[in-house]
Amino acid sequence: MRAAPTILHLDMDAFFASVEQASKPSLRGKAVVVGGLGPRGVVATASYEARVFGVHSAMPMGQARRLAPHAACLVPRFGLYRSISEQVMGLLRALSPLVEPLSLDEAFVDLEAGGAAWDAASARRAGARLRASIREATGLTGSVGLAASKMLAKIASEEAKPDGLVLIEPGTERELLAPLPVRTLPGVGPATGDHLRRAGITTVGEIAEAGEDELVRLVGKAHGHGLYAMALAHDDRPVVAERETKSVSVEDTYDVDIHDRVRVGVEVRRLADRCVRRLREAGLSGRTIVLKVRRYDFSTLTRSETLRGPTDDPGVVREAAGRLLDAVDTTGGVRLLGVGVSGLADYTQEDLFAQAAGERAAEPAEEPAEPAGRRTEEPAARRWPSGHDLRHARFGHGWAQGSGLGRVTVRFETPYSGPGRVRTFPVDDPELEPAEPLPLVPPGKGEGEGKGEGEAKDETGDGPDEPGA
DNA sequence: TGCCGCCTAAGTTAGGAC
DNA sequence: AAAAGTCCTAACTTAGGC
Repeated sequence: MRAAPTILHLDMDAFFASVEQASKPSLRGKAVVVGGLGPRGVVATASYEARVFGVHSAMPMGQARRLAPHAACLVPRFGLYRSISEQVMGLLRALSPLVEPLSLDEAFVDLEAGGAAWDAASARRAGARLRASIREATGLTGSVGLAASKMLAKIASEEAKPDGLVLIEPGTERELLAPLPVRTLPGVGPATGDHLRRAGITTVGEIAEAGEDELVRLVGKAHGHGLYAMALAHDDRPVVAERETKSVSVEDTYDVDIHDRVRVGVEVRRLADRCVRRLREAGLSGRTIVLKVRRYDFSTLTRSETLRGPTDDPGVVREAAGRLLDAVDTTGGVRLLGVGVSGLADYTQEDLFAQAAGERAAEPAEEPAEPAGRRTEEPAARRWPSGHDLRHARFGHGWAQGSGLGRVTVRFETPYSGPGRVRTFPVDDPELEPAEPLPLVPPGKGEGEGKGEGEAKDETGDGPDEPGA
C-alpha cells in the first residue's frame, strides 16, 4: 500500500435513476425505480426519493411497487447509460491512463500514475475538479473516495454518497476501519457475514483481534488470509486498466415456468446462439460449454462439458448444450435457463484440426443459425416501450409513459425543458416515430460525444466556459 | 500388478460484486 | 413472497498422467 491517498474511486449516484430524471424533467424530485417490469423483474436502481420508502436494488419489483406505489417504474435503457458512462470514463482517463471500470457507473483511478496527484492536498483538488467536470459534462453527480488503497477508496466513496467527496488521511486507516461492520469489507457477503457473526465477529476490528489463524480456520485459506489483511488495511491490489474476459454467458428468466421439455430444448438452442453471437462479436472462442438451469423451486444447477479445442461455432455449442440438457431433470418446470462459454482463447488459435474433428463428430450436418424471418405485427408495448423516447411530427420530442388498448400516452418534454404535458395517441398514429435519447446536457459543452441531434441554445443558464480537466 | 505421491484438468457448487 | 443478468474466484471432488 502506498503512502499517499492517490487512489480514487468514483461512484455515480443512483446512476440509472439519475439519468432518467435528468432525461425526464417531470421525474425530478420523484421516486423513480429502474428495473425489470415483468412479473419476475427486480430493481436495478432506485432514486434516493424511492429509497426513503425502503426500495433498494435487487429487490423484487412487485415489492418495490407495494412500498412506493406512486413511484415511476422504468425499464433500463442501457444504450443511453453506456454512452454517458463513456463520457465519464473519458474524464477519468484525462486524469490517468490507469482507469479500471467496475461497471457502467463505477471505476478506480490511479492518480499518481497519471501525475494528477502526489499527496493528500493534490488528490483532493483532483477529486473536486473531477466531480465538477462530471456535473458539467453530464449534469449528474458522482461521489468520490480517495485513499491509499482500492478498498479504502471504495469505502470512502460509499461514505461520501450522495454527491460528496471523502479522503482518508494516511495514518487514520486502522482506527477508521475498526468500528465498521464486517460486511463493509469486499468479499464479505450475506453468507460470510453470518458465518463471522456466529463466531462472535461483527466488526472489522474484531477480525483483526481474532488473528489470522482463527480467520483461516473460520472461512478458509484464501479468504481468511485476504480478510485478515483487509482488516489491517493491507491492500496492495493495483489498479488494472484492461482485464481479459474469462467467460461469456447469457441467461433468461421466463415470465412463467416452462414445463414442456421440447420448449426447453428450443430455448437452450436460442440461448446457445445468442451466446455465440456475443462470443464472436468479442472475437473469442472457448472450450468449455456451461448449461445453467434454475428450477421452479429456485434450486439451481450447472453442467459443463469441455471440448477438445476452442470453438465459436453455433452448431457445436448448441449440440454441447443439448447434450448437457439431456442429463438434467426438469420435472416441475424451469424458471431460468442459461448457456455460457469459458476457457476462452483468442479467435485465431490453435488446433484447428482437433476442433474440426470434434465438430464433425459432434454434428455432421450443421445447420446454420436460423436468421428467422419472424416479423409479425408489433404489439404496442414493443413499439412504444415505456420510458423510451419518441417524436411527434407536431408536438416534438417526448417519451412513452405507457401504452395499452391501442393507445400510447406520451409526455412531451426534453432534458432541457421544464416538466412537460401529457397527450394520448393511437399506437399507430403516423405522426409518431421512435427517437434517440437526447444528450442530458445541451451539446457544445462537455467533451464531444452526445448522440441525438438536440438543438443547443435555451435557458439552462450554466455559464459558457472551458472544461479545464 | 498394485500402490504411492504429486500434479493437472475437469466438473460442480457456493459465494460475492455490481 | 419473491428473488435479473453477467462475471469472477475459491473450494472440493474425481480422474488421469507419470
